[in-house]
Parts: sequence; C-alpha cells; structure tokens
Amino acid sequence: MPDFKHLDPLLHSQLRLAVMSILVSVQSAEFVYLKEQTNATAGNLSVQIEKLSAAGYIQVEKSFKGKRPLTTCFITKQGIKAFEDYVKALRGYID
Amino acid sequence: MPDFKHLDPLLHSQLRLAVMSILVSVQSAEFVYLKEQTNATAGNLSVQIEKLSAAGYIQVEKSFKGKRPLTTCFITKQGIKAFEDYVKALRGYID
DNA sequence: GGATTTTGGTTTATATTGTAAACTAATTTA
DNA sequence: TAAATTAGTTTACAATATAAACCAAAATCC
Repeated sequence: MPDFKHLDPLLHSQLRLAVMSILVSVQSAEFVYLKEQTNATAGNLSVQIEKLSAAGYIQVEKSFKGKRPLTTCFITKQGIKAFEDYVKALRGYID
Repeated sequence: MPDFKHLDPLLHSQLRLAVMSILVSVQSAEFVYLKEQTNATAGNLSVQIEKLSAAGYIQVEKSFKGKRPLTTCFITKQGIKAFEDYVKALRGYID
C-alpha cells in the first residue's frame, strides 16, 4: 500500500494544474494563450493566476502589446519544484 | 500540448481519491482500515464515503462484528471505470 | 457496579475553494 | 459615433473539505 502523501491543494485544482502543466513545458505564456489552452473563463483564470503568483509558483508580468494590456506568466524555480513534488505524490495515488 | 480533459470532481479530492485507490486494489475494505491508511478523521471519511456511495462508485455494507458496528466498502464496476477514466485524464496534465 | 475510556461511527458548523457573472477601460470596427 | 471586441479584474455565490461536536454501545478501571 503506498502511503498517501499530502497533495498541495494549490496544485490540486483542475485549472491551476493545467496552467502549471503548460508553464512547466513552455516557460512563459500569455494570459490569452492560457485561456485558450485551458478553456477557462477569463475571470476564473485571473483568480487562479493570482493564487499561483501569491504562492510564488509563477511570476506575472504586466506590460503592453501595442496599446493593449499584456499579461505574461512565467514559472519560477519554486513552481517547478512544487509541480514535481505534486506529481510524485500524485503517482502514489494512481500508479 | 495535451488537451486538458475534464477531471471528475468526485475523484479529484485527496481523500476520495485515496479511498478509491485503495479499493481499486483490494476490492473491499473496512471503515477503520480506510481511516488508518488515509490518516483521515472519522468525520471526514464518513462524509466522503457517503459521496462516493451516492455516486455509485462504491457500495457500503453496514453490519456488525460481534456487537460493534462494521462498515465495509466495496468498489463497483462504475467506480473502477470512473477511476480509470480519471487517471487517464489526469495523465494529460502530469506526464 | 458505577464511572471513564474506547470504538465506530454520524451530524453539523465553519472555513476554504472554485467559478461565473458583472464590471472596467481601452480599442477596433461598422 | 455607436456597437462590439479585447484584455482583463472584482465580487458574489455555490460547492467542497474538514474538524469539532456529538451519539450509542462496549470494554476497562477503581
């Protein structure tokens, strides 16, 4: 019987996990891109990005593309570590 | 980029997933055993078992061991299917 | 043999989350 | 210049997760 390790609740969320999954592989992504890939509503995505950012798992940069606002997300070292730990823990449940 | 499939919210819960994970491998387990293996409080476990049961993912049998109440949980076919589907979907996020 | 603890749970109250809807503000487009 | 689109944020509400409080019976202690 595997021991069921604690699953980081910040990552154990469909949308936040999808965002992290994307960022782990592409390093940085724009808000609109994340919205398309995840099929999330903008509101939901905005909230969840803020949580990941508050936790230090991602870094958010706000700038302008031409005259429109542009939000770009980058994963942090801490974020990568957290994601890896989460995946390891999760495997204990599903493998 | 994998498409992020919908994750069954009933299974996307640390404790319920742990319970299902155990039942998938052992077929049936007693309340106390599940409590020990998952380190859950009895109250939490009771609630989550009821949810899995209401969804038809497990079947709950209440009897007596000697004169003490005994709650035994069995996974159902539907539960196995749901667990497998969940695992497949989840792999799209973490593999 | 009466009080206390333990076992095996359930119920309930609360805190946390997740999410959509409503909103803002600027920018195109018709 | 009015309407629609883009790129988000804020906010209100519903759903979830969880621990604390509770209950009844059985076992243990003094």
